[in-house]
Amino acid sequence: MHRGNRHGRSEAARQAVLDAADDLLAERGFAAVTVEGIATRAGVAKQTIYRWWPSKVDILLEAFTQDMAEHLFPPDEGDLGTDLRAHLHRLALFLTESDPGAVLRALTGQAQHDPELATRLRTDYLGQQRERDRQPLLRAIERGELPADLDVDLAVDELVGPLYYRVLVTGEPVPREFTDHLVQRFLRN
Amino acid sequence: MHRGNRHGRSEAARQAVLDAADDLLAERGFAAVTVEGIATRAGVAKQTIYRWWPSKVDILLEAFTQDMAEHLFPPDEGDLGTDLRAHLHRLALFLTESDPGAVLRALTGQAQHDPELATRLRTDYLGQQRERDRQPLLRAIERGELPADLDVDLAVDELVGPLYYRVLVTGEPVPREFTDHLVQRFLRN
Amino acid sequence: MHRGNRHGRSEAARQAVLDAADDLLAERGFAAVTVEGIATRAGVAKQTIYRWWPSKVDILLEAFTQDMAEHLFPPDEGDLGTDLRAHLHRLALFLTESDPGAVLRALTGQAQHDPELATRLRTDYLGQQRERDRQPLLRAIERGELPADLDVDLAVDELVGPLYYRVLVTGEPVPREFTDHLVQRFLRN
Amino acid sequence: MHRGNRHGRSEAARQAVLDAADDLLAERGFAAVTVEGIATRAGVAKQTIYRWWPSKVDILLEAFTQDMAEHLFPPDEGDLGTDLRAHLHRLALFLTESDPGAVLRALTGQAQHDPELATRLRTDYLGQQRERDRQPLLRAIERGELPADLDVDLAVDELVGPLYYRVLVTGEPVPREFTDHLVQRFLRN
DNA sequence: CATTAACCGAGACGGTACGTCCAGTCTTAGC
DNA sequence: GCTAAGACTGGACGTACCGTCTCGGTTAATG
Repeated sequence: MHRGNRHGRSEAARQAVLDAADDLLAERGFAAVTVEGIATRAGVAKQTIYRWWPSKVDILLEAFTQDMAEHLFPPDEGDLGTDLRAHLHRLALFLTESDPGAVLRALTGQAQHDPELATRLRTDYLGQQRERDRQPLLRAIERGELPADLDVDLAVDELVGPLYYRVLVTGEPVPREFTDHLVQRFLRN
Repeated sequence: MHRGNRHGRSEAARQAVLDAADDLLAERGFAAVTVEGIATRAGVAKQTIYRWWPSKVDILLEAFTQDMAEHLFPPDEGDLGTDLRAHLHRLALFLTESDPGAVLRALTGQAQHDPELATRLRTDYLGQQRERDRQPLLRAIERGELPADLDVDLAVDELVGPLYYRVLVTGEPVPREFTDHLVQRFLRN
Repeated sequence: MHRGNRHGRSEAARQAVLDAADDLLAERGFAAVTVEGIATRAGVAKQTIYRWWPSKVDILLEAFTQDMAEHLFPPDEGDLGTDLRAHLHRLALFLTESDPGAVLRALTGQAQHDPELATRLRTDYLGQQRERDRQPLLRAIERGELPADLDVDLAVDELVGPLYYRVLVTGEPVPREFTDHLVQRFLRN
Repeated sequence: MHRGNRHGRSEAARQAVLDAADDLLAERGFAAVTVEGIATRAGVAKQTIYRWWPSKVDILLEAFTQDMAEHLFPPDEGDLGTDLRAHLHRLALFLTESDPGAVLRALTGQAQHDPELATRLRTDYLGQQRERDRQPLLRAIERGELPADLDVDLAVDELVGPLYYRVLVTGEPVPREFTDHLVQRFLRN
C-alpha cells in the first residue's frame, strides 16, 4: 500500500501525518501532539516522520500552512468600513473557531519558547497575513478614502492588535460588536 | 545545609527554587526549565518541589508574581496623555526587557496549550494588571477629561492590545514612538 | 509496592528482572531477550534496568551467576574414577538440560562476538568452574592415585573439552556412556 | 557499473557482498555486520542482498564456506603420530589465526542462539570437517596402527574437543605443545 | 536490430528495539 | 514535620536496522 520508491516520498503518508497532528491537537490538545502519537494515529513509522520533518512543530507548521492557504483574503466591496468590518470579523472567527486557528494559537504559544519557530512562523504566515491585512487600507488610499501618508503598518497594529490580544492574552470572546467597534474608532480618526 | 525542621517549610528552599527557575528560564530557555533541573540547581529535592508546587508552571507563576508585584503602578501626573504615555512605555519595557516580562511571555505561551494555566494567569496577573491599566482612564473620567460613558475596557484593549500583539506575535520592537502614537490616536478620538 | 528509596535498590525489582530474562531465554530464545521485553515481563521500567545493568548480557550474566552458584561442586567419594564419572555426568546435565546451562550456552555464544563479555565470563564463571573441575584430580594426587607431576590443567582440558565440544559445536547428546568413556580413557593412561 | 542482465545474478555483486561481510567482521566485529552496512560497503542495494541471501548469517556462511573450501585436508605421511600432530596444529592455526576461522567462531557463537543456523553449520561445515578429522585415524586402522574396533568418532572428540574448548570457552592459546600433548596422550592409550 | 525480461542501484516504507531524559510518586534518615 | 537523597514506574524522545516494496536504468538473448 505504501509508495516508497526512488521517486520520492509518499504523499499518502505525508497527508496522514498532517491530518493526525491536526486531529490530535484539536481533540486532545498540544500536549498530546507527540511524534509517537502522530505516528500511531497516522499508521506511519516514526522514521518516516523524522525523515521529513525535523520536529513536531514543523509538522504543525506545515499542516497549518496547508490548511490556511486560501483563507482570509479580505473582501473588496469598495468601501473601507465594510471591508474592514468583514475582514476583522473573519479573522476573529478564524482565530477563535477554526481548526487552523487553533493550530496557529498553539504555534504562537510555542513560539514564545522557541525563537527559531517564531522566525519561521513570521516568515511562513505572518508576513502573508499582514499583507492581506493591509489590502483594505491600501485600496482605500487609492480610492482617496484615506490620506496617502497614512502609516499603514501602524494602522494594522491598531486594528488587529486588540483582536490578537483578546485571543492570546485575556481569552475573552471576540464578538462582531468588538471588531465593529474597533473599525468605528479607527474610521472616526 | 538543609533545614529540615518541624516548624513548616523552609523559606530558603522556597526562594532557591524560585530563583533557580527564573535563572534557568533566563539563561537557557523554557525547555530547560525542568523540575529536575530546578531541583539540582536549587540544591533541593524533587519531592520538596512537588510538595509545594503542583507543576513547574506554578513555580514560574509564583516567581513571576513575586517579581512583578510592585511594578507597573501607573503614574498619576494629573494629565491623561502624560499618564498614558508613561504607563504604556513602562509596560512595553516590562514586557520586552525585564526578567519577569520574559517569564510572563513564557507563561502566556504555555497558556496557549494549557487552559487551566490560562485561567490562573488571568486570575493571578491579568486581572490586577488590567485594573492598573484602567486607572489613568478612570482618573481622567473623574477629572472630566474623558466622557463618563466611555467603555473603559474597550479603551484598554485598544491601548494595550497592539503592544501585546507586537510582543507576542510579530516580535517587532515596541519603541516609545509606537506607544506615544497609540496614545495620540486614542486621545484624538 | 516498589521499594525504591535511599537505602538502595529494590531487591524485588532486581529479582523480577533476572527471572524475566531467564524465562525469556528459556521460553523464546536469545533473540527474545530484549531490554524492553524484560522490562515489560518483569513489570519494571526500562530505566531501572539501565540504572543497574549496562546491557542485557550483564543481566544474563548475573542471573546465571546467581543460579549456578551452589551447583556443580564435585563429589568426593574417595575414588578418582567414581568422582570423575559423577562430576562429568553432572556437568553434562548442567550444560544440556538445566536453565542456567542454557544461559551459559547463550553467553558463551555471545562471547564469541564480544571480547569483553568473554573476559567477564571467564572471570565470573570459568575460573571457579575450572577450580571445581580440578578438585577430583588434586584429591587423587594427594591420595597417591595420580602422579604428583601430573599437568592438572591439561588433564582438565582433556576431560571436559570433548564435553563442551559436543555441547557447543556438534550438538550431539552427551550421554553417560560418553562421559564414562572419557574417564575410562583418561584413567587408562 | 552494475551488470543488470537477464541471464542471472551479478558475480561482481555477489563477491562484493561476501567481501564486505568478511571485512566488516574482521575489522569491526560481528555487531557491525548488518545488512545495511554490508550493502553500503559493497556498493550494492539491500534488495540485491535479500534477493540472494535469506539473512546475514547466510552471507557469512557462504563467505566462510568459500574461503575455507580447500583448507585443512589432513596430511598423509604414513605415520599416525606425524599426521595427527600436523593436522591438529593446522586446525588450531585455522581456528585461532585465520580470517575464515574468525568467521567460523562468530557463526558458532551465533549458532548458540539459532538452532537453524546450528543445523546448517553442521551440514555445511562440520560434517566435512569431521570427515577430514577422521582420515588420519581411518588410514591408521587400515595400516594396522590402530585396532579395527576403535570408536573413531569418540577418538575425534577426544582429539579436537579440547582444542575447540580452548578456542571457544577458555580463550587460552593453542600452542603446538598443547596439540602435540593431546596426540601423545591419545597414542599412549 | 529493436524488444523486453531479468537484474541492478537507490531509497522510502512500516516496524521493533535501542539507550536517554524527564515526569511525578514513594520511602527513608537526619535535623 | 520538613528536608535531601534517590529509586521507582511510565512514557516520549530521536536513532539504527530490519525486511518489504516500488521505481528507472542497464544489459543481452529473442523475435
